[in-house]
Order: sequence, then C-alpha cells, then structure tokens
Amino acid sequence: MKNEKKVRVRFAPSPTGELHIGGLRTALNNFLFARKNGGEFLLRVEDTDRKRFVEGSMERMIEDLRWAGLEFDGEPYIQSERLEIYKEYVQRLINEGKAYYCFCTPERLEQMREKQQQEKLAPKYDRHCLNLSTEDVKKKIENGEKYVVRFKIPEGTTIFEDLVFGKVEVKNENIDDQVLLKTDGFPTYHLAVVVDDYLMKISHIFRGAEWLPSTPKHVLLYQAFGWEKEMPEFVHMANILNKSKKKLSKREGSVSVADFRAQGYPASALVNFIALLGWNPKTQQEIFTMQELIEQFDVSKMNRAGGVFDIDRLNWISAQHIKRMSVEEIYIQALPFLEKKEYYKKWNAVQSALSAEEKEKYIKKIITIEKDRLEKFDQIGENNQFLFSDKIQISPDDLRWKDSSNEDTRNNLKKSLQVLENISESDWTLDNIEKKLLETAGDKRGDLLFPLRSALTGEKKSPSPFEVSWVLGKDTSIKRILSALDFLV
RNA sequence: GGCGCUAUCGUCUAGUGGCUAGGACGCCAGGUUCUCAUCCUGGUAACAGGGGUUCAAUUCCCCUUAGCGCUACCA
Repeated sequence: MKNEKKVRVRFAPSPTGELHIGGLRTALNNFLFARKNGGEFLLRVEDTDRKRFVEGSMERMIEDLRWAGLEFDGEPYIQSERLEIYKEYVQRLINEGKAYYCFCTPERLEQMREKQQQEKLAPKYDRHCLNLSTEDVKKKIENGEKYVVRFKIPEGTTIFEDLVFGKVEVKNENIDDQVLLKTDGFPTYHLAVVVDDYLMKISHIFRGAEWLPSTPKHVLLYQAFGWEKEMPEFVHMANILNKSKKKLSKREGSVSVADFRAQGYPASALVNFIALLGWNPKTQQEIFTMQELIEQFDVSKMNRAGGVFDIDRLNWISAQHIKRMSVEEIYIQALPFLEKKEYYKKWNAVQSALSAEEKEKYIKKIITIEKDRLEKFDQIGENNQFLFSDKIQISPDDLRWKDSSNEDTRNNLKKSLQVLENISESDWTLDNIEKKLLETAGDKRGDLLFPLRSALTGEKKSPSPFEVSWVLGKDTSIKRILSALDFLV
C-alpha cells in the first residue's frame, strides 16, 4: 500500500471571505505534511462560484497564511481561468455515456424534491433527462435552452480508504447524479477538484471532514476517467467545533485568522494551538515551534473526533510563546499594538526630548518586565500605564504597609530614596537596584518595598518596585518618591 | 426523512483485554512573595447506556442513544 508518488499537496480555498480558523488548520496540515516529506505545497483558487466571489479575499487569505508562516510553492492555479479544460473533460464523459445533459428547470427540481420529501424519500435527481436522444439534445441546445451536465452514477458500491477514517463504503444508489457543469459553463467543485488534482499530480488531499460524504463521487469520477492509479490519498480532518459543538463556521464571526491577528496573538501560538486540535504527538509536549511541528507531524496521529475550540487554551499557549520570545522579537511584533494605545500616543508626544533610540530602549525595558504577564500583544502596557504618565494617583492609604503608621511609611520612603540616590546612573541596573534595596530592607521587606512600589506606581497592583524604578529611571523614580512624601503629613 | 462519521474529566487529549484510567487548560486550595503576574505543590473531575465475546472489558463485536456532517447549478 506504500505510495511512492512525490508528495504534492494543495490548499484550495474559495475566495468568498476571510481565512478562518478551519481554513488555517487545513492549510497548516497540508503544509506540515509537505515540509515533513520534502514535497510541494501548492495554492489553488476555487473561484467557480461567481455569486459568492469576494474581491480581494484571496489576497487577504494569502497574506494571513504568510503571517502564520505558510508559504506556497510554485504558481497558483486559478480555476476560473481553466474553464475550457473542464469542458473538454466533461465532453469526454458525455461521449462515453458517463455523463448527460439535463434541461430540467430549477422549478421542476424543486417540485421534485418537495414531493420526495413528502414521501420521505432521499432527495435525488430522478434522471428525467437521462434518456434524451442525441437529436432532442441537439434541438434543445439550438433552441437556446439552458442545461447542466450531470454525472451518471454507475451501479454498485464505492469503497475507499481514508488515512484518518479508514475504510469508507457507500452504496452508489445513495449517491445523486451530481451536476458537473453548471448553466454558466463553470464546473462544480466535484468536477473541478478531480480534474485539477489529477492534472496537478496531487498526491494527498487534506481537507475537512465535511467532504467525507462526497468523496465517493470523486472516487467514481477518477474511475470514470480511468485515473484510478493517479487517485490521491484522502486525509479527512475532523471538524473544529464551537462551544455548542457545531462546526465552526465563518458566519459566526470572530473565527477569522485576521481577528486573532488583530487581537495580538503571536502567529506561532495560533499555529501551535491549531495544530494540537485533532492531532497530538503522543508525548507530553504542549508548546511547539513550526519546525518542531514539521518534524513531528504524522498522519497516523490524527484524531477522528471533532475538537472544540477552547479560547482559554489558546490564551495559555499564547502566553507560553510570548514568554519564550526575546525582548527584541516582542518589540517588533508588539510595537504596532502599542502605537494604537492612547496612553502611548500621549507619552510619545510628551517625551519629544527623547530620541527614537531612547524611546525604543524604554519600551524594551517595559517589555522585559511585562514578558511574563502578557497573553497577547495588545495587552502591552495596559496594566502599567503609570509608566507612560506622570499623573499618577497616590493615596496615603495605599502607601501604608499593613498597619504601619504614616511616620513609619515616611521613614521607609526616605530610606528608599536614599538608596536610589546612591546608585549612580551607570549602575542603574535591575540587579543593582534589587540588591541594594533588599540589603536595606533586611527581613522587613514589606515595610520598605510596599510604600515604595505604591509611590512609584500609584496602583494597588503592579510589578515589583525594583522593576518599576529600573524602567522609570533614577530621576523619575526620585521625583515620584518625593511627591509621595508630600501626601504623608 | 435518507446516507455517512464520531463517542475517555467542562475543554484538548494519552492509554490498556487485568492500571489507584495519565497529562494539559480551566477552576479551587496552599507555597514562594512587597501587591499583581510568573513559578512550585496539592485538589476537583471522565471511560454515554444495554447486550454479547472472554477467567477478565474503558479497550473487541452488535444494538440503542446522543452529537456532528452531507443531503444545491456553494465550496
């Protein structure tokens, strides 16, 4: 059963909207499989539905995929540019009696289905046009009657082997005479997918499990064309579900890759999360780089049951990824998010004396202390806005540690002030500040550090006073302590 | 309705013909600690039901149930 064909896979989206999570997952698994096996990862644009076509959609999808780290090999195939090819192959089936013209109107088809439904039968084309004579067909076409071409499903049973779901067997009597060519001359998905996968020499089809029921039609088409030997392996992937266990649909909003991107999730985290939905390495590892995913990807480790998209888990994975990133890397990715924040804009305007270099240095310090606190990039600075503004609110109650008196608090703030004043600008490092302050605090840490932290931040919650003073710098730190002392009379 | 697929903690999942059914997220409780976050420790919680097969089934088979998908001149 070993497939010796060169690995060639494709991602084949319809340009009808934004790339959504399910699409990313399909693309990712194709990509991982191709890279793992030294194969090619191709793009095919399935734009055969003119009614749902969305201008610019394809460009945005490609951009989102690139953001996620997926790059295509070779030139894309555009189905709307290949109409003549499909017609040619359909003609071949007609000539061989494997497909037929159908002139039934939508109204007649609807009536037929209604009747079938009433009689509790499976809605299926009744082959009304199957036995039209060649002359009849010719005459109707000459009269300008609209037609489609239908696939004449042969008798028997269709069996195929899916790499995830195993053997699937369907009786042909349950399969409808599928339309292959639409009235407008465009192929349906079923025809185009088979013809193109054959011509593109696709070795494996990774696609969502919603395609499992129509795969027998495709298998039958391969047989009708005599392409059994070239038939790709099928790899259907269990669907991603929403909280109510329905298939995650692009109509629900907030499932588009662009949305997650806009929320500041690192691409590597989204990819990690998506990869683990329906696949797992059978080890304890949870956090993966793209390289690790490629190395460990294995079709035999894919699940058959659908998985629920759990945002809590994504958040955790995202935090883990950010924690593992360098300050430089976070800076590059998070800056665009920071630049949208009002507190940053104000700070940026006020600090006109600072050079761009100095500003970058300051932001990187903030990132250093926020690294372990970020779930996504757009949270940057959110909880530490006192680092962007001098107008901090200090209340005497917040300055006092437990039941310390105002006097104790004043003394402790003065002690801190002294310590910080004695550290030179060149020694103003996180380690130094921490060391010196802790030396002074001795075993009464709260007495010294709590008022200091509050004086520096004006907040009940914040990073440690070491970190905050390190970021603020000597001058600002001293200024804030002095102004806090004014509050404690 | 017809056809197909699926079924382990709330969620993602590991796993085996015999185990205290494992891990992770979440949640809860403790620890570290100047607050917050991180980090550490512990706790919570699952084999859908019924029949078989078997000395023994969560695991293999069948049925039921439930969920999902498909049932378009959409993909």
